[in-house]
Order: sequence, then C-alpha cells, then structure tokens
Amino acid sequence: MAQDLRDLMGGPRVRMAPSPTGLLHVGLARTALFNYLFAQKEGGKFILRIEDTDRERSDPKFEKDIVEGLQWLGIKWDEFYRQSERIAIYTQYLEKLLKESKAYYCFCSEDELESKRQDQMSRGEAPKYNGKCRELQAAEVKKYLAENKPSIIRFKATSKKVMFHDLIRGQLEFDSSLVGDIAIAKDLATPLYNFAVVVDDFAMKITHVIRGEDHISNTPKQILLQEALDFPQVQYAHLPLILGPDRSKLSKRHGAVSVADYKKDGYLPETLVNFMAFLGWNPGGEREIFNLPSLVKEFSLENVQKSGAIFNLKRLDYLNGFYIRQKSIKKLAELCKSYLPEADQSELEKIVGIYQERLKKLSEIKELAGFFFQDKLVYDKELLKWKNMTDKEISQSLDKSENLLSKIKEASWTKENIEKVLMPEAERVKDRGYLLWPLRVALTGQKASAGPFEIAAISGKEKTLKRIQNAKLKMQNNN
RNA sequence: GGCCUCAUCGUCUAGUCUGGUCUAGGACGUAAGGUUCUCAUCCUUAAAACACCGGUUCAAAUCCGGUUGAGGCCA
Repeated sequence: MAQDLRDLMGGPRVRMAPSPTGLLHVGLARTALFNYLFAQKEGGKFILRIEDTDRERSDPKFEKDIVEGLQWLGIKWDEFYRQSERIAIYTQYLEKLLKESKAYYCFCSEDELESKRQDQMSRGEAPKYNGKCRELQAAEVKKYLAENKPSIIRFKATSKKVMFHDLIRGQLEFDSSLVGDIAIAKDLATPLYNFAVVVDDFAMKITHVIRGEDHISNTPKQILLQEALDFPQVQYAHLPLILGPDRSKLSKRHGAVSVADYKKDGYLPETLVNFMAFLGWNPGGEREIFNLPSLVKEFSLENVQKSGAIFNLKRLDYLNGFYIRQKSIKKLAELCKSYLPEADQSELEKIVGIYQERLKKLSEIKELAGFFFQDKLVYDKELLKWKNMTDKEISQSLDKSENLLSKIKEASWTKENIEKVLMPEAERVKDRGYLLWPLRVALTGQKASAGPFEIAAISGKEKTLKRIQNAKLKMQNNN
C-alpha cells in the first residue's frame, strides 16, 4: 500500500550501493548504468549509497574513485548517502529487533563456528548457525555483555518458504530454514551488510533493487529481515554477471577491470557506456550504437538477458575506434593532449587528423605519432626496402624524392603540393611503392603509418629533407 | 558439499512469453577479395549456432520433462 503511494508520488527509486573497498570496476559501473537508465526511463530517482560500515576495509580514496568514475561516465545520481553517517538509524532498528526478541546476542567464538561449519559440510548439510545462543537467558546475556565477552547480533530467521518475483527471472523460491540465524551486526553501532541494506532501502524509500545475480542468495535473507521489521517488500531485478573469457565472474585476474584503467588507456566514456549497456541487454533492433540519452529511451528490464555475458575486449576496441572517428579534430586533439605532451595545439590537431581513423585507444597516439618528436629515428636499414629493391635502387629512390621535394618552396609546403610533385614520378613506375615506401619509412621509421605526403607536410620541409638525407646515409654506411 | 541460476554462430545478441513467415537475422572477431606504397578506414563475399535425449503437436529454437554442461552464493 505504502509502495503504491510512493510510486504515485515520484516514480521508482533505485540505488547503487557500493562498498568503497576497491576501485570502481566495470561490473559495478554496469549495475549503476542499468539503475540509472531505469530511473531515467521511468521518471524516477537514482541514489548512490556508499556502504562504508566496514571500517577496516573501507577507504575514502575508493569512494572518490567510484564517484569520479560514475561522473566521468555521465551517470548522475539524485541523492547521495554514506552509511557511516547513518549509524543512529541502524542502532534504533537493532534495538527494536532485540527488544522484540527477533534478534539476540550471540557469544559463540569464531573457532567454535568454524568447526561446526566444517562438521555440517562434511555431513552434506547446508552450513548455517545452529542457534546455540538463541535461548540464552536475559541475565546471562547481561553478564556476558558486562564482561565484554566478544559477541555479535543475530537475527532469528523463521523457517518458511520465501518467495519473490524477480523482474528478470520470474518467480523465485527459497527455503529459509537453510539460511540459519544470520549475523546482522557486530554490535549496536556496527551493522552488517544484509541488515544495513534492508534498513536503508526502506529509509530511502527504494522501490526497485537492481543488482548483480551474485546477490540472488542474499535476497531471501533480506526479505526475512524486511518482514521482521514490518517493511514493505521491494521489487527485485537480478542482472546477469559480466564474465571473463573463462566464463567465471569478471575479476582482476582477467586483467584490467576498473573504469579508471580503461580511462587511462584511452577508452572514451561513450564507448564504455554503449558497450556495458549491451552486456546482458539488447533493444531488439539491429542498431548497436547508442549514447546515454538514446539508451534511456530504449531501456527496459524486459530486454535484459538471463545468462552471463563475456567481456569482449575486441568489441570494446572496435566501438572505441568508432567513437574516436566520430570526434571532431579539435575535440580529439584535446583528448590526446596528455598522451603527446610535446605537441602544441596546432601540431596536435594536424597529427590527430591523420591518425584518427587508425586509433583504437587514445593512448596509441603515442606509439603512432611519437616519431614526429624524435630527434633521430631509429630503424633498421632493411625497412627502407620495398619488395626486392637493391640498395642502389633505394638510394636512387630517396634521391629522387629529395630532389623533387627540395624544389618546393617553403611557403607552398602543403600536402597537396607535395603530392602534386611526387605522384607523377611515383606513377612512372608500375608500382608506386618504389618511390613512396622508402620515402615514408625515411620519414617515420615505421613499417605502418599514415601516408608520406601528409607526414611530410606536418614535419615541414627542413625536417623532411633531413630525414631523407639520414636515410641515404644509412644506406651508405650500411647500418 | 548444500542452495540457487543459466543454456542460439568463437563472442555480444535478435527470434522464445503470443509454436508455422527461421533454408535462424545483425554486430565484433576470423578468412577471401576490392580501394591502397604500408597500416588503418571504407566496400563486397564467405565460413560459423538453436547443448543432448524424450514428450506434446499437422508443425518446436519457441511448450513440457529429464540429462549434461556452465556459473553464482554460502567459508
């Protein structure tokens, strides 16, 4: 009932709830993206909640990374919370459960629990807490607490069938007797994951929980908690996992997984957004290029896949190349600046102009165009050879280029003029490569590059002629 | 080990709910060709999949049952 009212009042409310214990990885970013798309599409709100109650493992630097990563991707949130600032709320509900005897203090030691667990596993049973401290007398509890005996707070899980409707998977059913009495807090001021989630989802009026499939088994626990606290049940949607090439959950051992890594490598945010959206989702048509606003338009949980999706780097590269090609020269130059700090603005724009269609990642500009800024090119003499040219022919070819080019006036040193002068000569032989290949290698030192005319134009007359001379020297000195 | 989930080209997927129009479509990747000094871009073409078994039906990728396989959670 309260739920319906909320829906009426402001559309769905969804959240992403990362714990700041690591960099923002693509799985998390994709969950955020789906939540964001859903909220936008349905006219709801997207909430970012930092789950930092685990003091030892949480670190503000990770929170910063998560926040910056999402901003970079263009995923905006409407509200922001930090669990560490909400302790009083959890304490209040913890006390309530304790008072109503729906939760109790447990004084079992780690070792004790571990051996029980082993026991149960070896007998083929589900490992769960045996409820030893459930029936402790109030006086006893008081005494242990006064003695500072180590304890945690457990929730009395009722044995029943827990059912819920998953928006992606349909009706799901669990036997809660297999769960046992779950730990919900280390103490009154330190709530544990499942409990804090339930309290916050209620307090923040969350209507839909959209999260990874790895949380399916947490769901019945959270539902039990909701019931005990008299909270309405939220809607669930469990997203398929992002997988590594070996089909296991994508993790660090598969290589780069953090959004920051991809950013550093020169992937564009629009690439990542487009790519991540299509991991486990598809709008149905044949269009595959979508920006954030158009994704919002098309998005629907109904089109979310049930099975895991492998993170395909090749496809990511292709998409990134595509988006790089869409950029204006000016914008692209700006993006490449940090990878090629030696270049000034106008140089950079020219360079980026000829390498735009060759870039898969921004960082590659360094490898591709670094030669422009080297004093002396280092390459093997053999590289100057096109097909079966002799050393003599190579020298002659370079001579020819040098002669023709030196005739061009400094002021008319443009790509068009260079081409006009060289092309007729190149076409006199059956294969243009005899003139153009040695020239291009002399100018770049690379076996693959942009065309010689464009490179000569950017390099300038002086540098161009000098590099041709250096190549000739190489031929003479045989090195 | 227990519980849970999933299953269409190598990969992401369309089609599955509402069986026939599916000789299963698209994209990445791969291969061949064209453009080209090289690389890249662009264009053309090709190879490439309904996990298996059984059932329902005139008809099944599509519905049902099972098997197998893969994954997730629990420590």
